[in-house]
Amino acid sequence: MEATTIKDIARICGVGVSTVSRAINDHPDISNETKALIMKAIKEHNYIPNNSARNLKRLESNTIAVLIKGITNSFFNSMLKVFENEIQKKKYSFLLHRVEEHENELDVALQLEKEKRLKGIVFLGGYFIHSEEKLRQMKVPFVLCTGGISDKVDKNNSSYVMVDDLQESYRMVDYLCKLGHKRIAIITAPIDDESIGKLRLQGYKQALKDNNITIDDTLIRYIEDDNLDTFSMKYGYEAAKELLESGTDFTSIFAISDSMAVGACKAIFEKGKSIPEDYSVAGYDGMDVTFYYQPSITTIKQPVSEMAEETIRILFDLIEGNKQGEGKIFDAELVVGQSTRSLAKL
Amino acid sequence: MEATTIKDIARICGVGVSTVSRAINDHPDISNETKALIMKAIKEHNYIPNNSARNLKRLESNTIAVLIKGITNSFFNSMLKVFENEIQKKKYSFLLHRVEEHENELDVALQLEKEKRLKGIVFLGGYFIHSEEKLRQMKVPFVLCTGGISDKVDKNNSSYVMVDDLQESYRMVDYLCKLGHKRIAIITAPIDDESIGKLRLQGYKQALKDNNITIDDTLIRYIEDDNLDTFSMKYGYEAAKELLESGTDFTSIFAISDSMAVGACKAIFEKGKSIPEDYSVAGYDGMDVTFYYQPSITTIKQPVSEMAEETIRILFDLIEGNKQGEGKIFDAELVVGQSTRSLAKL
DNA sequence: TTGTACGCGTTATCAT
DNA sequence: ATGATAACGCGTACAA
Repeated sequence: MEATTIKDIARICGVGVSTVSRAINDHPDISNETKALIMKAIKEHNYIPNNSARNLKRLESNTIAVLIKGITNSFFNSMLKVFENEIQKKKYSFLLHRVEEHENELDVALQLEKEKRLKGIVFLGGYFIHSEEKLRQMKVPFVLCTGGISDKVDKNNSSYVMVDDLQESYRMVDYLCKLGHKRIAIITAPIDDESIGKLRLQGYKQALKDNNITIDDTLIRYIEDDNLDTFSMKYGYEAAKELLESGTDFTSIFAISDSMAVGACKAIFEKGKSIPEDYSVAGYDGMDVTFYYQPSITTIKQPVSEMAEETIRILFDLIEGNKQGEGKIFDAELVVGQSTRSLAKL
Repeated sequence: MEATTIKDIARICGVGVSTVSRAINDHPDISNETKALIMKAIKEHNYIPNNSARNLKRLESNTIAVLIKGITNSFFNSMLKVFENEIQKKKYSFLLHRVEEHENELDVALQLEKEKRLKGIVFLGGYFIHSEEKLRQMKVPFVLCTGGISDKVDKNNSSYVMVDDLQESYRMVDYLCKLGHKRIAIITAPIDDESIGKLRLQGYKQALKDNNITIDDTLIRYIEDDNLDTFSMKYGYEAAKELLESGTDFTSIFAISDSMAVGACKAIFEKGKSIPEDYSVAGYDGMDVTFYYQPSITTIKQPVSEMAEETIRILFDLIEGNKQGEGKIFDAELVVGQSTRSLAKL
């Protein structure tokens, strides 16, 4: 049995297709009776309009797409809620689309823009490294939200909302230095990472330099294993284990994500050591788990909701033509937990 | 400037549209020269085929959609990876679509089926409660994966992969009983939950009964607060805090999700109590955090990868017409962590 | 090997 | 208020 179309409904009701269309789309110029008749037939025959045809015909749709790169982490989840609410408030509809790791988010966006007649796009996560020329193809407003942006991107011409990963990483490492730590290990992304991993590592190095501490490569730990998710607990666990067993000396670990920090803590506990007595541990992101872990973990907390709200605000400014493009860098907050201590106190 | 279409490319290259179409879709009957010429023009003019038009015209597409209900949790993430790989192996493409909490997943599926000419659907999470009649509208094969299924659903006619939440919950509570616990609290979903929350609560009650322990309502804890995600750490934390401050006596807590268990642990630690010395804590799901938490948390570990693989296997059996429909219930594994202890040992 | 013409299901325009 | 009809952009049967 073929799928029922608008024509079938029209034939069944003895009306024209345009009348059916009017009924479906709540157009004003249609009598209540015929509308009721049509809606009844639609229910009875389980008619579902074909979205592809609608999108093709419609000149525009009030849809905002959020493209999310990589695996959804709980970090993004809170943002998504804000997006959903804000977009709904504006009477727009919300389309979430996941971009695979190997896909080019810009190509996906370009394609979706045509397919769904998007009004705006939010790029969530990922590392933005596209050329000006390709960026210009985007005909609808878009905002980059969290995640690194390559220097190649003209920041004057695109809108973005983010924290300064280098600076915030610096803030944390500097804090550890000020606590008296001199041998600070970092658990970071594999060496070929060009994204936030690189920035956070740079912040680490800069902070050490500014505190007159020589950078020791044996304290910079990463794992080359494609099977391991870089920002996962397991990654942090394995890296910390290697670190502990390497024999190199250190008093604290800075993991560039909270999950990694959790894994690192476990590795320390398994060696029969204590936190923060034997080792201080710090994370990055400000996820829930840092609060609920025992001990709670010192971290860099990104103002997630505010960033999401600002992203939508900027996007709608762009859509409504009020502004030219705007970048906003949020300050993160260093939340001190029980996982770090001052060496001076001993 | 208007978006470039296939006609533009045809005109530019001085060929017919069908030739361009052939170039795009890798059809065999086209000379390499013209194809190269066309592809060059496509690059130069940034032509992107309109997917809506393609979907409309195409009679079929080799696409499998995974509909995921509610907020993505890390539980689903591991499954998604398996889905992605397996689907790719079969040379199908993979479409992830998130279903809002208030949406009807079946309606979404029906719509998507038309729009994208799907070959198969996986429903991930949520609670399946649809009538036979509505289910019959689904013209493509589908498999229900994890999450409760209402008794209303004819299990002989649909395919599903899941664990028996009631039985697994029973397993955990029975284990606690066998450890000598008699005052076992449960942190569960709000009372109106009709899904897994209900099943796990039933398992709890049944296990107590079978161990000749009277059910005490003061030990059944949930929080009525729409702002709190039911399965979150914060929910577990708040519930455990209320429990601890209620003055009711108990020796262990069973939280119906691992995240809740983590929150409960924190509440206990904040009262200056120890785990498992003062209280035993158990979770459910088998998420990473149970291993990395300190102490590691006893939990019910669902065989996530196996379930995902089986889901895809069944789906393709259905697609290829080999089978009629198949249900599979997986056994979960009780993973003993450091968070529970035998009372006898004291 | 290539081009022409039609139709996919819908909405918008223009009649009536 | 309603109906006929022309697009929307693409794929494909058919003709050349």
